[in-house]
This record gives sequence, C-alpha cells and structure tokens, in this order.
Amino acid sequence: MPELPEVEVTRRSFESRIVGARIAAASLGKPLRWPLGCNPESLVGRRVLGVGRRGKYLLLRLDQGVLLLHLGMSGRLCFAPTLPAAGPHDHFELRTDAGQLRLHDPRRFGAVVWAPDDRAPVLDKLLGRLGMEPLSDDFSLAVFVAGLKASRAPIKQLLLAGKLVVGVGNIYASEALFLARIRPTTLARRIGPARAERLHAAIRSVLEQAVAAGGSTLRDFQAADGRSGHFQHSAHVYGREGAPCHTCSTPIAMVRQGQRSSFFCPVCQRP
DNA sequence: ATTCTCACCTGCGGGC
DNA sequence: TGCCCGCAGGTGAGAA
Repeated sequence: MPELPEVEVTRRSFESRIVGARIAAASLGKPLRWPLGCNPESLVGRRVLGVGRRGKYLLLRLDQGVLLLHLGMSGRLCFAPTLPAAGPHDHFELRTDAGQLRLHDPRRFGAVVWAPDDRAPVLDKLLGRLGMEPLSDDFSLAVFVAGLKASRAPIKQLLLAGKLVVGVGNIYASEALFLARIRPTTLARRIGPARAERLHAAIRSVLEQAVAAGGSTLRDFQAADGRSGHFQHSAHVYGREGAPCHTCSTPIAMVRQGQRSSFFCPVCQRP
C-alpha cells in the first residue's frame, strides 16, 4: 500500500487535527517489525507538536522525543474522535484529547519506534542512509545523475533501494520508468543525460500526481480520515500485464526483478 | 562496498 | 466447497 504518496496523503489527513493534542493513553497489540523502544506508559502526558515525513516514515514529533511510524506493506492509520473497538490487526493506539490514532496492519511489516531525541541512534539507523526527498528542493538532478553513474544495478532496483531517492516503491517506480521511456531492466549507469533528466522529472511528476489523487488504493488503502485514493486508475503499466499500452496499444509486459514484479511497455520503453 | 536473496506475516484469488 | 500455491504497496540482515 504505502509508498511516498500514500504516506504523505496519510500525513496530511490528520496532522492539523492531532497537533497540540495531549496523549492520554498508549497501547500496543501484537509485535510489529521493531520494538517500540519505550514503555507505552511513558508516552502519557506528551503533547504532539507536528507530523513530518521522511521517505515512507511518518515522524510524530512530541514535546519529548519523536515517534517514527512506518506502514510496511499493509499498514494504515486511522484518526478520529472515537474509533470502534480494536480488532485483531490493530497493533498500536494513542488516545489523545483530540482523538484516537490507530495503526491497523494485518501483515505487521510496519513499525512504531520511539526516539528520545534528535540524536538517538535509532534515528540514524532507520533514516541515516535514506536518499533525496523527491518532492523537495534537495532533489538534485546532478546528484541523481551521479548516482545513476555510480550504480551497477538495474534502474528499477536502484530506485526501490531508496538510497539515491526515497519514496519510490513498486508502483511508482514502474510508472516513472514508463513516463521516462526507460525499461526497468536497464542498467542505471547506462542511462544517458537526456533519459536521466526525463526520469528525474518523471519521478517528481508521478509522485505529485499520486498525492493529488489521494494515493493508490489497490485493495484497502485509506488515509487517516478514511478516504481512499484513486491514482490506480491512472496507472499506465502497473498491474496491467497483457493490457494495451495507452500510447501504442502494445500489450504491457511483466518481468520479475528481485522478487518484485516490474511492468513496462516493450515498445515505448526500449532496452 | 555494492548487490542479491531471504525473511518477516496475513489474506486473497486462481487452479484443481 | 475446500485445499494448495503464488502473490501482494517494504526493507533490513546476511551472504556472495
């Protein structure tokens, strides 16, 4: 579910409502990817200062410390004045004076991790090696081009790794590569300046469009206010194996790269 | 140092 | 109808 657009849409869907709230209770369900790193009781009384995002992590800034939330593959947040009783897949919850924030995550690849301050080692461990933010001014074309040249990997896998640019997951990597007319299996270092510039622009463009569309709801994504996304209807290649290319009508092809499916048009995206 | 594979976990859809 | 298999939006750990 959650690539950068879904995380950003989630962030926007509850930030203004939770800012200023004071935590009255915190509770955990089944274990997530990593331990919380503190006793949930210790969060009681903390005030929420803001909700940020770095890559696919949400950062709930508190008056003491920060909570990192990751949605994994199947996570979503809900925030409402009152939520129904917790179910078997609800694994983290904050009760505040502005409402309840809950992480629903059937597969439990998600995480909630507490860091006591900005220099906590866990922050460096989880965020320290992340690449550029594609929607920010620091998404430098020059750095991007240099990163392509320095890699020996296929471009799709370089994008997914998140060390050059963050937030591009399996859907948006396929979509950006289609827009840039680059085949996912192309070695990154063999992408010349013109195609690199197209890809740089395509990454930003597809992510912006997806945010504007409320993200992609493939099966069950919802923002914290319950709204679904509709970018999936705009996808040119993702999940469209065998369907006609929107540009040239050639059937969309699928290949496996590192246990992930990549979709592309064999004509529009020449090797 | 990179790159590649595996692992984590649950649910769902397709084929038999 | 029911079982088994493969696949699904991510990413760190360990091996090569």
